Amino acid sequence: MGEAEQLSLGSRTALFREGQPARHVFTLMHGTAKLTRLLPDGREQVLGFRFAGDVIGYTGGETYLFAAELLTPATLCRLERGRFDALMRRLPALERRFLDLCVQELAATQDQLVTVGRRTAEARLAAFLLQLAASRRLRLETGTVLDMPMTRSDIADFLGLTLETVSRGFTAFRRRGWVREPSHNHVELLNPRALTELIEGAACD
Amino acid sequence: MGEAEQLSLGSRTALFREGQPARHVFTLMHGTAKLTRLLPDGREQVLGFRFAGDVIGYTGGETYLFAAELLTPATLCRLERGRFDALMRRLPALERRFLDLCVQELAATQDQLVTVGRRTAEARLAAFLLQLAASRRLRLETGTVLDMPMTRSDIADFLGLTLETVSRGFTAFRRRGWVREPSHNHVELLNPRALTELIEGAACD
DNA sequence: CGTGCTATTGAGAAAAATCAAACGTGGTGG
DNA sequence: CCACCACGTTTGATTTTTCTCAATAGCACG
Repeated sequence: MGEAEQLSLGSRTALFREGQPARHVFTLMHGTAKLTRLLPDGREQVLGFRFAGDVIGYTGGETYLFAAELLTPATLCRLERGRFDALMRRLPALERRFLDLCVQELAATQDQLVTVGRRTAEARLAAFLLQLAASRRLRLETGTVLDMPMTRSDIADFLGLTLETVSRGFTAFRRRGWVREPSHNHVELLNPRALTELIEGAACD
Repeated sequence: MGEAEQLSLGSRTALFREGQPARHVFTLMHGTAKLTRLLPDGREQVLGFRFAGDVIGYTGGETYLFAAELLTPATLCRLERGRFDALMRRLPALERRFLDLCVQELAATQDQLVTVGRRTAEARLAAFLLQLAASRRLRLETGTVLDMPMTRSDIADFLGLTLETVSRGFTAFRRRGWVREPSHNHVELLNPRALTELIEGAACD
């Protein structure tokens, strides 16, 4: 794909906003982004986070259905929508791949719906941390300490909570020795098992 | 598509369960179904409702990622997975159509995430009722009275609430004259505008 | 005409939000 | 280089929302 430009952008840059004409499809080469829906009163719902290797901004229609914002400095490939569509028409395998990708994203969003709709604050946070760990494993990154570039507020907007509740959750996990924060923007899961049990077994034991 | 069988099934029949091998793809010809994820403790999250014309049970992988259950007696077309895949391979247009469909479902699930994650109980209920009305409009059905075959408990499991909270919501809407329930399993939206405002403008006015 | 299910209503408890204050930390400019 | 400032975070007290538990009422079906 020699047709794509390469970009390097700073932290907190907006890739695009909800409702804008969908002019580009991006691939995140390095860095982290969040996808969000804005509410009329200014609050936002984070739909998900995206990491190195993820494709961002594919839409069936003419406009983006959500906003994308970088959480870290990042490098991306940017492909014009027209070229993307042409590529798609030319290569049925690509279309196939995007269908699979879309099914996967749908499943992930359904997971998130379960988490937000039916779990307690601490269980939501546990699910988020385990998700982070799993997505990192998928990217074959080594080491036990996770990058966590999102703020408490980002996490809260992802989990349908307030930032205070998220903060209290981290404090609780730290006190129980389930989690360690060796430095700003880094977490280590010391007891993933306990986090899993918090999610599955509703009660204590 | 002469390859599909036609089925007539009774209310509350399970089409398939979460985790089962995905042997069929269904098209709902008449009736209503709910798609659900089961939680370890027996509670469930409703992922969505499906109506006449909707395709149910397409999965990328080998197993269903959620369960599907009829809420009413229904007639369906059932196509074997192998035949479905063959059809897909033969007809690129079909693949294209399923990609669009998947993108749409993704957007709908993201909407639902916003509703469950960031709205009050009454706003969630309002969003649900307006969604019902919109989906009915898409199906070009006439009349102002909506079929609502789902129980309070189904609605609660969709909105991340309890059935009592849903019931109180209906009572409140009825008292305000926003909604009427002419008979069991039917609703009429007397003031859709008020419902919209409840969702958008957080406050009273 | 019961009987079982769904829905409503109420009272009290629990979870999370809100409001408020203080803390730490990294970055900036003097 | 240090002090200060802005921002994210933590923590606490209180309020609000929603859940839970419980009892009653309404309906459809047999």
